[in-house]
Parts: sequence; structure tokens; C-alpha cells
Amino acid sequence: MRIFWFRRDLRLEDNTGLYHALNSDEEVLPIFIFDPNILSQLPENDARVSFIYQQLENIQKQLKGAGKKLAVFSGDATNVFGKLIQENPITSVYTNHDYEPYARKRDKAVFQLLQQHSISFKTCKDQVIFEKDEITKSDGSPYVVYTPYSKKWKEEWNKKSIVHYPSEKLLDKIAVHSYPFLSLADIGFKTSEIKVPNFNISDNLIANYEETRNFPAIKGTSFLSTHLRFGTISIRKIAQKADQFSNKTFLNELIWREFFMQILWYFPHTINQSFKPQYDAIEWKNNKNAFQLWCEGKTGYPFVDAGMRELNATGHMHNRVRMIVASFLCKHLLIDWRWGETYFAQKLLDYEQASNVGNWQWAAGSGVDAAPYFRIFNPTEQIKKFDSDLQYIKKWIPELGTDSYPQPIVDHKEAREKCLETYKKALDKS
DNA sequence: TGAAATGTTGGGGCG
DNA sequence: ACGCCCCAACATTTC
Repeated sequence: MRIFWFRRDLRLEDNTGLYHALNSDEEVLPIFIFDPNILSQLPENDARVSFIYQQLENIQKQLKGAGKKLAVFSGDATNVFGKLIQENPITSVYTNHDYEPYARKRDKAVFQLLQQHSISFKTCKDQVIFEKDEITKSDGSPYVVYTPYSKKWKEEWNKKSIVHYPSEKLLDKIAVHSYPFLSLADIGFKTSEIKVPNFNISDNLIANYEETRNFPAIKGTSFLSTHLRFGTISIRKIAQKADQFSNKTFLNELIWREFFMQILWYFPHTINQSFKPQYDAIEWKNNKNAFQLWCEGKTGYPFVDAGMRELNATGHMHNRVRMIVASFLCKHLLIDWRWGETYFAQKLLDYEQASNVGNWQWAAGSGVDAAPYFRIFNPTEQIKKFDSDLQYIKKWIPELGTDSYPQPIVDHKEAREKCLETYKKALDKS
């Protein structure tokens, strides 16, 4: 018997690892494991846990149609596997790659356990088109600048023809078993009132993406990120669609995702250290009160506040606004990018460590191919450019223009000058 | 995937 | 018609 281990690939269709697991005469036990190492840090109504559970239920419904079912466990992965291999004649375990530092550690421990029992651990590429070692410079070293990376990515993409993995057609190989399907309550969670929005990848959206994506009042973005994060849609399907359009702006965003994933793979220390080490000499102010006001959307800068309120209310924030609030936190408030990264990690439905760390370091100036330190967004100029009629801002700040809306917590000009001085001081040291 | 500061140009008011 | 000043508009440099 084989095991297929679902993680960030919560779908039956075009699932690489699932396809390879099912594509033999052996029967396959499909499992999912809720990991207390991750869950214990989350509130009981965490919206992502609800979304994962909802997707597991979807999978369960589809499997039941084929007279099968999914097993859902809770526990440390090695403990769960220890039990499963005692109770079943397991020959191999299949799963899809997960590139985050924590997942790599977890998978290494599972691999070692399986190895002791002479069980093979087969892992597949599924959540990206190209992973770590597939797009590198000619000497095998990783790209740390986006443009040449994307050029190489597109070259390789054009060379190959896309392969799909019709895992959904092999469900008859799934084993009959009596393992449980734990409920949300069983793992100590409740259904969140925050729901993951559906994605939109209509022809219209992709064709107009470059023109509309920067205006948060327009529904010009795809809302794909959460679905890509949890694998509820196949990246192969999305990339193929994006490539059909002559304007490659949308495809480029998919490439940014893989760019940051390979950066995290080669430079895992960047989850808490600046990619450019001299940026760790910055003397952040780290004012807790200012941070709290930023979190709550009460800085007195409407674009910043609207974004943070959108995040708090929905678990989502428009990408243009993410850049604005991030620049404001790091540069106007001189608060360490890690604080912002941590807050986003708590709140974002689409939280993806590689993209979140990569983009926060971009905003702080400390990352690969980052914004230069002197590039400081003016949160008021940004309104003129991207929300000039205040449609987005008023949606989230109904009290705008009244006495109850706070005064700016910092003066733009002063904050800008202080930022330049602080960054310069740190960078002059090296 | 900036914005401010500084420089340049040219039209118009005016003596 | 001319020189001078002002300043908007645009370009370039700087942070």
C-alpha cells in the first residue's frame, strides 16, 4: 500500500504527486495531517484553517462520489507516520514539494523515519512551473535579480510543452480504510466568518491586467494567491492561460512568485535576516504605539489606513496598497520590516512565506533586487495616482474628513528626511 | 514597482 | 523691439 500525503495541494485534479501515487497497481491511502506545531500559533477562528478544512471537505465529497474517502489526522507528522506504518504494509509515501524552511525540516524527519523502515519517500514538483535548480545562471548559481531570472524562465517555458497529471481519473486506486476524518472542532478550531474570495482569471482581467491592476477600487486583480497557496488550483493551468495573452504582465506576476520561492530555497536565513546584511545595521525606532496605530489603520494617512482596515476585515489587501503600507511602516515609522512581515503572516489569507518575506525586504530595501533605500512612497501622492476619486479609501474609512479621523501620526517631510538620515547612517558603516 | 530637488526652457507681463 | 522677471512645464539629478 502507498500513502499520498496532501499538504499545499488540496485538489484531486492535475495533482502531480497524487497522479504518480495512483499510477500503479498498488492501492493508495490519501491523508492530510493538521500539524500542531503550526496550528498552536493560530487563533481558533483562523480563516486559513477554515479554508483548508473546507477544501478537505470538498475533496471528501468528490471521493465519496467514487466510493472512497480521505483520512484526516492531527499530530506531529513523524508520529502520524509512525502509527500508519505500524498498522499498514506501506511501501512508499508520495507527496508534493513544500519549499519553506519549516516544511523542509519536517520532511527531512519524515524521510529519515521512512528510510529506517525501508519505505521510499517520493516527492514531486507540483506548486511551481520551475523550482530551485531549474532556473539558474549557467554556472548553477541562483539568480538574485528578477529580470534575468524571468528571461531565463520564459526561455525554458517556451522550450517545453506543458504536461498535465490527470490524477482525478485514477481515483479507483484509492484504498478502502476506516481512518477518521477529523472535524474542525476535533482540532480545536471554529469556522471563520472570513471567507476566501473566488478567483477571477477571465480573459478580460488578464488582457487589461497591466492597466487596471494598480487601482484598488477596481476589481482588477485575480484573487488567485490564496488558491495558489493552498493548491486549490493547478499552477500549470494558470500559467498556460496567462501565456496565451500577448501582454505578459500577469505571467510576470506568476514568475515573481517562483523567483521569491527559489530565493527562499537558496537563502532560507532571509526569513529573519536581511538579504543585504548591511541593512541589519539600521537603527529602527520600533515604536510600539506607532506600530499599533499602523496595525489598526489609524495613522492619519488615508491610503495606509484603508489598506490596513481592508486587511483586518477581509484577510486580503490589494497589492498596490501592500506596497504603500509596507513602505510607510519601514520608512515613515522606521519600524523593522520583520514586524510588518509577522503581522501580515497573522492576517493574510494568501500568506506565502517566500512572497511575504521577499516583498517586505523589497519594501525595506534590504532584499534581492529591492527598492533603493531612498525610494520613499509619498502616501498622499499615491492617492492622486491610484485612488484619485477616493472610492477605495472611503469604502474603508467612512469617517474620512470628519473630526473622528485621526491627524497624521508623523509629518511626511520630516519622516522622509529622518528615514534618509537613518538609512544612510547604517549603510555608511559598511 | 517614487518623489523631491534642482536645472532648463519659453511664453507672457511689464517697464 | 528689448531686457528683465516670473513662473509654469518639463527634464534631469539626487536622495
